[in-house]
Amino acid sequence: MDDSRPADGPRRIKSVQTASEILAAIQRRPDPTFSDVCDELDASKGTVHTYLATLEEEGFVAKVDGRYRLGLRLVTMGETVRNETPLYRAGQLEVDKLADETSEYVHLTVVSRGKEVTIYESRGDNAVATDYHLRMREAPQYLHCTATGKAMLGHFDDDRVRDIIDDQGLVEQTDNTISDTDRLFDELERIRERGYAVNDEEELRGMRSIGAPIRGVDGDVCGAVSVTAPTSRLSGDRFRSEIPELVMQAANIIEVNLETTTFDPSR
Amino acid sequence: MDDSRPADGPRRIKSVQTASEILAAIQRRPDPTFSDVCDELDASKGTVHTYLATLEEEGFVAKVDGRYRLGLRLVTMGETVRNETPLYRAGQLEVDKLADETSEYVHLTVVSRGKEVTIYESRGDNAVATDYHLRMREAPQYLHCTATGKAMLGHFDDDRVRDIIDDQGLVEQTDNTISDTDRLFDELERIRERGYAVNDEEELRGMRSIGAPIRGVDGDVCGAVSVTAPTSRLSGDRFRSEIPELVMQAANIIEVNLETTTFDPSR
DNA sequence: AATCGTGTTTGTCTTTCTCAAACATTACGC
DNA sequence: GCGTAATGTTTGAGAAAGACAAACACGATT
Repeated sequence: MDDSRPADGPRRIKSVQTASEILAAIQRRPDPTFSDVCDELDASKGTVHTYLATLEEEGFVAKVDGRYRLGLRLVTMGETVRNETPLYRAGQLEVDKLADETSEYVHLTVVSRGKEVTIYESRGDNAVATDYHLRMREAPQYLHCTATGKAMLGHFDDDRVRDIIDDQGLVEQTDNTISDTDRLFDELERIRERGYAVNDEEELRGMRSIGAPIRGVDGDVCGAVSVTAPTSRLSGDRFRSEIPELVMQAANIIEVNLETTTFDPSR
Repeated sequence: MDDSRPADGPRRIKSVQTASEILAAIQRRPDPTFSDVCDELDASKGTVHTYLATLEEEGFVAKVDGRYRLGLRLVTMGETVRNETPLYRAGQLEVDKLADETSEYVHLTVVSRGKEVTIYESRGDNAVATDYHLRMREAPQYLHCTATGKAMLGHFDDDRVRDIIDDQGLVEQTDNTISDTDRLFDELERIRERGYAVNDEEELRGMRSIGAPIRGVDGDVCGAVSVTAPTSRLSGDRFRSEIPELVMQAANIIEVNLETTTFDPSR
């Protein structure tokens, strides 16, 4: 009856959770004013004020003429994360090369907490949907409707896939999105067989992608690479063999780089 | 006598400061274990543990086989910061173009809290010192010894420059670094006159750069762009006119983009 | 088998958050 | 130009949460 007790679980720092919510609120809103931020949180004005002052002092938030933004410290820290991801160092050049060869968008992604994050992107000369891709990188994306995501899911154990589906659901981003668990498992089977994944307007209408998984030194999938293009430019042979071939080659080369590159623990 | 009182100033959330310190500690150390993190903080093990668990849950920290890293949420948030910096959207293509034309490293930077942060970097085909530039982007850099930094300082008022010098000092990164206030002011005068700044091995031995300021719609400097190359490739006419010309052109075009592009507040 | 190192959990005291309300400051209407 | 509203900032004091230390678990190492 009395549910207002300590409610024991593992302990957390509530203030850190609150700060995290505030950052999320600022990220969500375009250019929030102080009261905009207050509206999104349920905490008193005074409290929010103290948090914002602290976050600003620490560089996580910046105030530009009366409005709040995320601070540049997030840029430098994000850079550190990328640089310390072996996949980034192993794959960057290859991704650039692939973008050059195809003239389209190329993405290098990793999985984190049931979604995927783009660790590096290269824009070929003809790449389209710049704005979409810009925004897309601001948040982790679903795995079930992208070529990279499906390529990676295809090489996880079924249990892990099931957990992800349970957590994230199979949100229909377009009419083509696979939103049925059984159909998704069939699709993953096919992906394993042929070695690459196809996203046929499942994420965004009018856009197709081809993605291939990248296995790390331990043999587990540690990321994926993909080429994305408008359907009109990604059809026929190019869709069925040329681009898949190039993507798988790139994935393969990145795997080799991963195995042969030493990532110095030196300062 | 009793100095251990509240010591009033503006209020801050201590837990957020602590969390920030923990993130800084993880960023500093290569791949810290739990006790590595404890060593860098003065807080009890139990406390640090609760913080790390919270930060991990929020995605700011990730635990990879027993060692801590900064989490991928920092990547997505950093991406948001870049995308919401008008200079990035206005300058990205131009920076790529300049890297193509020169085949060297090109940087687009902004000032924040007395230092500069690289908001975008493009690597030309011959660009050298990749590792240095990778690491450099992980932390804000001094303004007094880079071409971009000096280009921007040249267009701040003297008071602002003096404040920055007081805060940051004129650290000697190489033998060529300008570490004397008067000499720096003379240099800034020259920079204003000719419209671009030169970094002649002042940041890193063997490397020169040419940087030009970028003025925003309000007329104030909002960033800078630079080309960086080994001294052997950046001398003679190329150093004295060709590259400066290209850099100033790029800066100019970015300024025009800034004025003409509308940054939609739409979702 | 015992000790040491590393990481996790818990009881308790203390600090610090948080709220609400009062206080500034700027914008707005008339 | 004055009053009113809206927005942001500071403060006092109760309530909640953080911090420490010590105990606990688990492996590795001798």
